[in-house]
Amino acid sequence: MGQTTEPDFLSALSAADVRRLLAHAEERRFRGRETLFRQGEPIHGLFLIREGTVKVSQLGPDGNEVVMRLAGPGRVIAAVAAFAQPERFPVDAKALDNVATWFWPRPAARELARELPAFAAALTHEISCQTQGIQLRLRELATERVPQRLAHILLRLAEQAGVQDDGAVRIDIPLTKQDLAQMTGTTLFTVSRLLSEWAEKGLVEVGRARVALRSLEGMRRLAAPAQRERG
Amino acid sequence: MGQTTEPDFLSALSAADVRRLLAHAEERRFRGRETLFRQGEPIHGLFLIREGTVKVSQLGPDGNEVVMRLAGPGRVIAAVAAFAQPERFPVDAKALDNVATWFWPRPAARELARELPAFAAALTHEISCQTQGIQLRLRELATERVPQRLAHILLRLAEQAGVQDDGAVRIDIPLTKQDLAQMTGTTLFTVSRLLSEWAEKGLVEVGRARVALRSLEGMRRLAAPAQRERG
DNA sequence: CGAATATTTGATAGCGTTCAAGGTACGTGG
DNA sequence: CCACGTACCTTGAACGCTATCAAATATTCG
Repeated sequence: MGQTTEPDFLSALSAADVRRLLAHAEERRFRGRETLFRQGEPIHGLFLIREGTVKVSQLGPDGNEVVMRLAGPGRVIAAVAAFAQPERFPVDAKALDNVATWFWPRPAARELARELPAFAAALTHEISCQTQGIQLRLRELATERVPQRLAHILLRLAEQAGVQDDGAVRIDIPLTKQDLAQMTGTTLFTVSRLLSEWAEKGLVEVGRARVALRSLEGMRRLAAPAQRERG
Repeated sequence: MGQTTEPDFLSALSAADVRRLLAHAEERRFRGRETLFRQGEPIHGLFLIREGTVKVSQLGPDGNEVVMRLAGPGRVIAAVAAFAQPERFPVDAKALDNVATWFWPRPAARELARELPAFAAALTHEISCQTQGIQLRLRELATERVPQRLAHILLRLAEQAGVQDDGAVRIDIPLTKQDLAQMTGTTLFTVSRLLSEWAEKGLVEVGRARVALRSLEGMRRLAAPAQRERG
């Protein structure tokens, strides 16, 4: 989520560079609900997702949790690990389904970033896209109402992970109402209510940890800025 | 705001690198309310702020505006200009007071980033700090109530631009209630009401585009509590 | 001084959270 | 394969925070 459906991270690199990178990578797999790393832990390396989806969230002191982005195949997690600064993960990363990754321990990542400028450049690009995605979220959260925000989130998810399914676009990521709430900045109750309402109108289909958009048209109307009276 | 009061950008570089960089920089000055660049414009270069404060905000389609961060002396704006990607500014930058900057046209910045690895590294660091700051804001916006958020903002501003002033910490940036509202994710009315209330309790002093914290203690109490749950 | 900008305050309505109380799908072990 | 525990979901009711609108006031600056 957030960044506008970028091409696979590796596609920006030459075949030679890719070979070089993968030679130093270890494969790591995670099952749904497993943790890739926890907020506050020392940064030990970076991940490139090959399959599955990872929920990257930030935890608050009161135990609340806000999703920063969902990272799917071709996306990098903890890209900053390749550069100097942060000592510890500022966010939490959990697998939503079965996830396959390449992993580079931090020293190797640093080394490779120094030797392969294209790798460093691609990582920087990755980081800036994340920033933009989050800025967009911040603006939406600050200026839009819940229904509008939820509609935006769903449209973005459909673009990112939508699969055609019986005349609807199913979001191919298992997301609970709670997850959607943490992405939208609301409660699971409000999400449930809104989706029920939209389902009645035929705009969406919902199930347990499942959403499909039946009318992109209608969703876009809900996501559009609220109409103002003129006078 | 946002990033945790980082040291001056140039302090991470060697004297030789700094000399080299400044040799290619042009000085640019702006008066209060002047625009450094507009959202949507082609990115023409990057700025290092020497004096003054710049408001970096994102505009929405309905004309609403949300402040992403305030950048003061030692901070870089549009750091991405030194790297490949974005074609256009994703945000708007306006001077809040008189601002003095070094400016590097994009081609020069790219060239320098290639030649001076420490420069590229420092820019990357700058970008990651921004990201973290915005992530923090996003979490606060999603989970905290207006008073708590406003208190957080004020404390952060005090840390970033506070000057001792007659037993209070004055925030040395001209910020209207509107500005504060756009940082907090609320309306200028609510900001006005809250500050009036806090002023009566002796926690703050307010004036036209002026805020001073009289009790950091009290502000921290307002920023901390709320044992609510969500997530 | 006049114009533009910034602020205060009240009244009102409504969105969305909170709390409570079931209901429903899922997968795991017996 | 069934039963049971766990997670997930739905819906109602009520309240309170905050946006909204309106109008008057204050401050700054040219």
